[in-house]
Amino acid sequence: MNGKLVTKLGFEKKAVALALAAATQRERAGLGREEILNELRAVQDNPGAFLPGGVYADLAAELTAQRAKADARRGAELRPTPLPYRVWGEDLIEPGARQQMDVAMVLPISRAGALMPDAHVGYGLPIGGVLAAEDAVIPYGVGVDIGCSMRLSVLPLKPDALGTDEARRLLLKHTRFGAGVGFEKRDREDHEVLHEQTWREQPLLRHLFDKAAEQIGTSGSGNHFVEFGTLTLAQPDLGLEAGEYLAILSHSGSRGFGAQVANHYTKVAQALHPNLDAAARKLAWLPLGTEDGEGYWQAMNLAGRYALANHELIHRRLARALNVDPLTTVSNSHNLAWRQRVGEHDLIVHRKGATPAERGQLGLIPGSMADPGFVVRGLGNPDALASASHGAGRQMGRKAAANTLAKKDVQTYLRERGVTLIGGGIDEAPQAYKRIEHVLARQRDLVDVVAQFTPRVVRMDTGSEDV
DNA sequence: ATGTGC
Repeated sequence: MNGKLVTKLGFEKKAVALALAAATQRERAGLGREEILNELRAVQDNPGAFLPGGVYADLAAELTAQRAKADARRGAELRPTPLPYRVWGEDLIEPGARQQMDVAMVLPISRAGALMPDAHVGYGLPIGGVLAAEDAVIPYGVGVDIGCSMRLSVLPLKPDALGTDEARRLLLKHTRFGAGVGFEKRDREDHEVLHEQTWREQPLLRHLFDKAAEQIGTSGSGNHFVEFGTLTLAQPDLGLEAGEYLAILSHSGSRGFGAQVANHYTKVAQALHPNLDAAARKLAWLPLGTEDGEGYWQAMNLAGRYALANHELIHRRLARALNVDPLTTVSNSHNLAWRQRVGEHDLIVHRKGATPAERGQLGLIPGSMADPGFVVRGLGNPDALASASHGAGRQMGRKAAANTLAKKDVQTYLRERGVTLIGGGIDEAPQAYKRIEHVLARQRDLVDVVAQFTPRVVRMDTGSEDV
């Protein structure tokens, strides 16, 4: 046996030496050249069968590794040009967000996408980005705050039934804000999501359970809020008569638990695609049907349910303190991936800061700490992959807001609208956001407005610089 | 967004 014959069979690099070593052993065992070449061909055809042991085990391992690498390279090949996608409210969207969406649309797994009118630059996929992929899920297509969501409770009370001071007292007593913040042990509440079997099905989830149990019912930081306000229904809907109601609106996510799931699986995804072009590196994906892909899918959905449970506990505490049961509730996740029919295909639709808006589906689109939010009903527009904006969207980054906006102007803005703010930072100033009326006007073919929520007493985390 | 590390 010689190297030439082995190379001719198609072995490369380290596999040549390993094939020769194995062939030498077989010659010593008395096999002829043709028999050995046939054995080598068999290893080539199905290296997996030779992995468990024997003369060809090392060769089989090397071939398997070489093929995995080649697959990763092939899978990482980007399209020469982005797939086409529709943009809503192009005049409201900075070029950087378009560029990020263009990168998403050259991924080999991408099939369709859309950009919502509140879009702005994010990490990986832009905020306001919707991306449909085939048989794969992108951790940063969902984002760090997996399951970030909205919830509205409409209470059987007139708006003036709750005074400002009492509203402040209730928010201070029953909500918790801040990075790393949990509920004190004696105030911790239980929720069925904490009893799911899922927590025991992955070491990562087992590890994160205690943190999740400690933080359930809390709100975190950044743009998260809990507020009392007035829900105005111009006509009967949501099973309610037209009129004004006291209501609770919250924006919250999956806290430290979801963040750690996101960070863990992003690292896994990037390790799976070592040759992915630098521009697309943050959009590294996990193939579904693999242990990693299914692991993320399971953890992501648990984080989604956990985030909704956070809202439920927040609303339950406040409604109990007021001694009422909500007349109705509306909620939706806006950072998550769903299995969804897109044309002829079953795809994975990522919404990173986008409201699901299937025909008839209710959703919540907040404005800002001092601007109205809206209950909307989806129109199921297929070009938007049945989505809408998740809010007004930033028109200014956090640093830019802190550098250019004056506290005094934010205070004036709040006073003019009769909004009382607890916490809140200059980086969350209403002026740092696009005008919600403009954003809604750009998506009339995505959602109908059902009702308006006007904030009155708002609690947020204390920002970099308080208002 | 998180709460600590390229």
